[in-house]
Amino acid sequence: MGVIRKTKSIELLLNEFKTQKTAISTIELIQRLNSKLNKTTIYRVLENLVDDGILHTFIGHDGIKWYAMCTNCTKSKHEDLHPHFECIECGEIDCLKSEVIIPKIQNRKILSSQILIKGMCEKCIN
Amino acid sequence: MGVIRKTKSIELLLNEFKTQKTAISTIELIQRLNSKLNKTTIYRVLENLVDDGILHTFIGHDGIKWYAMCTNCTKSKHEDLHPHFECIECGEIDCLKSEVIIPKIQNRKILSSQILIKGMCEKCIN
DNA sequence: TATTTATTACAACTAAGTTGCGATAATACT
DNA sequence: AGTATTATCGCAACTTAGTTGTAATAAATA
Repeated sequence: MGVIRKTKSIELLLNEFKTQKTAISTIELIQRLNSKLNKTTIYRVLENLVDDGILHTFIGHDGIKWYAMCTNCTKSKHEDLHPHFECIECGEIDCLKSEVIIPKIQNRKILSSQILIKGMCEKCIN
Repeated sequence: MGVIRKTKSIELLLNEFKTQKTAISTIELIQRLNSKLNKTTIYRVLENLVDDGILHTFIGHDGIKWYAMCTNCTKSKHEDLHPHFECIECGEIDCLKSEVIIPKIQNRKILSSQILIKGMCEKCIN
């Protein structure tokens, strides 16, 4: 449905993404904001922000949902089809600028792709 | 821990993957075998078969676990790092032979990747 | 300020997956 | 073959992520 009214919940949630550039999981957000927001609210606001092209969502390696800021999305089109990078050491996930080329496949129509790369991030590699 | 004894449960589960070449989700397997096997057994046997390099597992777009036969894996090394293709029409997921090249990223060490391509499969495109 | 209705909190629920443990059955041993 | 060992299984109870219904609250509008 998207965001219609400016509320404290939206402000609080967006603030988390402004102070942290990497992706944040729903459970992390619920833990951080548990004294201020109900988890149902968090789930619903996140969904609204995705509908508005402000956040994008993807599934981490363990099957839980993550959210991150969009850079070039609009309400009608999500452009954030970039790969995500998950550090096996610190667990942080961030968005990669670099595009991954999906080769065409005979007799199939490719519509989108989810790419999760696992490895060691800059901080943890040393 | 891997498989040590040959049991009816293992036979029943492997039989599902012999008669169907595409991936199967845990919930699908639980539904199919619910009169013959307990869900705990299914979860545990699947895990053992992954440890033995017989099956490989990955997360579908909705965050649930899928399993498919390995082609070139051993107990010590899983080689099945190929992309998976999920049809948005029929929901079927299969393994793709074609490799997707992940470009090197500065200051990061890439260890593995999960690639889920969504689109229309051969059957559903027509 | 009053009215409208989007948004929120709460409780109760669902669905996927896990854990502990006694019972069962595959394999090894004599 | 009969028995002992222990991997495996089934059951119940639990955990965890996420959803639904609804009454109360609070933005936006008139």
